[in-house]
Amino acid sequence: MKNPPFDNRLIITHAQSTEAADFNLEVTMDSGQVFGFVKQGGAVYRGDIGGQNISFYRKNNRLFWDQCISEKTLRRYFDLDRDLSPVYRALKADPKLVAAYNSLRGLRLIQQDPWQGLAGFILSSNNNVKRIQRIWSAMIEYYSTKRKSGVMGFPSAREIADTHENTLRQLGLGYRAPFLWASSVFVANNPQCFEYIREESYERALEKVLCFPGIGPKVADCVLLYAFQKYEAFPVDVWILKIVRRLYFNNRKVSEDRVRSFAQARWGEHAGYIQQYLFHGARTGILG
DNA sequence: CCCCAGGTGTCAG
DNA sequence: CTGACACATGGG
Repeated sequence: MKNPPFDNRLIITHAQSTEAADFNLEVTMDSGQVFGFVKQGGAVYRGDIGGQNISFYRKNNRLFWDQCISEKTLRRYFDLDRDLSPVYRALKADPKLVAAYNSLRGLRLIQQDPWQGLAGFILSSNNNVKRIQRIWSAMIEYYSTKRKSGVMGFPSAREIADTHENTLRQLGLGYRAPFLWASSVFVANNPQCFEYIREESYERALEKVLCFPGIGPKVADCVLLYAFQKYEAFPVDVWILKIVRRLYFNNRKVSEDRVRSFAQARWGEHAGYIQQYLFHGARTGILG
């Protein structure tokens, strides 16, 4: 069992803090959105935001972190300035979802780095969160030691493109190695492609993301939701398929496409947020 | 040996 | 459009 690539320093020095009342950090970090954070002792998390190593925790309705990152960056990363009352209204209006509101209130969608989101969810296909996190850590460890700066952080598209596909296999990616490697080459050679995706509509952005190797409809929706803030996106994985079938289709057999259209018609621009509550609710058994 | 995990690519009807 | 199967790897 390998150690996490970050040290086990528990004390945050020169901590900054910001108001974070309607925010459940624990649930947000544990809801399968990001794979690069290590939970240290207590409720302190350590990882990488905006290319900076950072530790943070939440206490007394405030979010505390060490000195490397601006308040603005952090509030943006955790989507802290979003008014969640429309989402809450939708949850409370549906008897089948009230339990998710009661247990998960404060769960927010993280606005993660485009490349890291793309890479993370290529890794996620037919995989489990534990192993995704292990692969993520192994990649940080391997590529960081190759850096002259020695900074610990997830490799850029360029750094991966400059290595061989077999490097990724040795880090445990399995059959996803050629997918991630080819994607890294494309991103490294087309650094502007993320701007296009960000500025386009959900539908057009979806077409673009689907062109990446190893990215199908489900992963594409994850990328659009978590890395590009396309809140109509509604990723349908095995958990979502199961819970939506049970709650809204009387357990009838339904395709992923139908589930997605159903959700987008029902929740519109909040479908992505509702999906996160559904996903975590289904995984933890809160929704029955 | 089996099945499953935040699925995708491919090929057959 | 839907259905089957292979694909790496680790855990139960």
